[in-house]
Amino acid sequence: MGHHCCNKQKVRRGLWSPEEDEKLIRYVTTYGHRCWSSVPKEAGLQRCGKSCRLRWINYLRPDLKRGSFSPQEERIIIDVHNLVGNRWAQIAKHLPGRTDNEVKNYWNSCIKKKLVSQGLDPNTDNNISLPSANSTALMREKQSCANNTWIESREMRELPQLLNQESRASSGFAILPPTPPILFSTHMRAFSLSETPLPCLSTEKEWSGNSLWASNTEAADLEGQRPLSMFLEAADFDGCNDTNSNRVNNSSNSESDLSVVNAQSFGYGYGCGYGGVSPFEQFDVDFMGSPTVTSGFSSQGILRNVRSLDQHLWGT
DNA sequence: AATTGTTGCAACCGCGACTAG
DNA sequence: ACTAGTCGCGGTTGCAACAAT
Repeated sequence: MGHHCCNKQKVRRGLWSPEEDEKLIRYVTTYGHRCWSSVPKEAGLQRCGKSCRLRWINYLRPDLKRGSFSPQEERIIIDVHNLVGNRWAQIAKHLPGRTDNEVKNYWNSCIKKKLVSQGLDPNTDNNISLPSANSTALMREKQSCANNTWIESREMRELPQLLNQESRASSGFAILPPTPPILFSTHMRAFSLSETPLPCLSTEKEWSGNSLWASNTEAADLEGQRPLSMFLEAADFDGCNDTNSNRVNNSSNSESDLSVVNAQSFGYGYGCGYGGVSPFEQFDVDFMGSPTVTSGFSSQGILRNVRSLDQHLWGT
């Protein structure tokens, strides 16, 4: 049937030439794209608006991250896919600079095969031979939430609980039981390979005006851009080995009893390491009043800090 | 070196949702 | 309430590059 926007005129199809790219970039960066259907005409392109939009979103946008996916990104894709299924746009929202198309292609070409070769069901990330009643319950839950707002409204609030409903032991990732203390922003969840649980998440306290937490929320609370704020006792970093051979134990950062680690990134983080990969390596970790340290922390160190924090704040 | 098979990814297609008139 | 235009999404296709024979 062809696109509504282009079946009247003759349009070019197939791969974009560098000249076409240049025209589109020049036009969009100058005038924006209020209406894609008018872009090709005004930009002097013999393409349909839809094709222009796709080319811009998937390839020409300046904020795109090129190159291969990191292990962290891969893990995020697997985990979010496990929750929402083939909703690539939703998954891509958790991966700044990645497009839904890219995520979809990566899933189909790499992750799917990898999971199958590991004996995992790519649809659930669970062991194929061990379907659980809870998985079925979760699937029903997912299906009943067909609209796109679900991930924002339900997943963010109830992600930990949903995760806990689904046994992931067979995939080697144990989901942690929810515990009272809070730590991370809504876009985060915490679980570990086989280690002691980290707290599950909620942001109520963090964003409720509690001065302790509010004092460290300078970054804009943008959708998907919430800062990760943690209060950790600096002393706990001493001697903390980082799995990526970086160490975050700078005693010069230990000026106060309670240092602030303000990790501002895209707001999706992992409470504990995946397969030995440091959990926060994707964040720029900035010790307040100190030079920025880009690094990660060991799972053990984070756990100790979290426990310490919990003790400090909640007496648990 | 030539042919065939495989892979990764850019682009297309069709549908549903949304919106303005 | 209805319609047409547009947008956004997920599934699919086509093809270039690479690997295997």
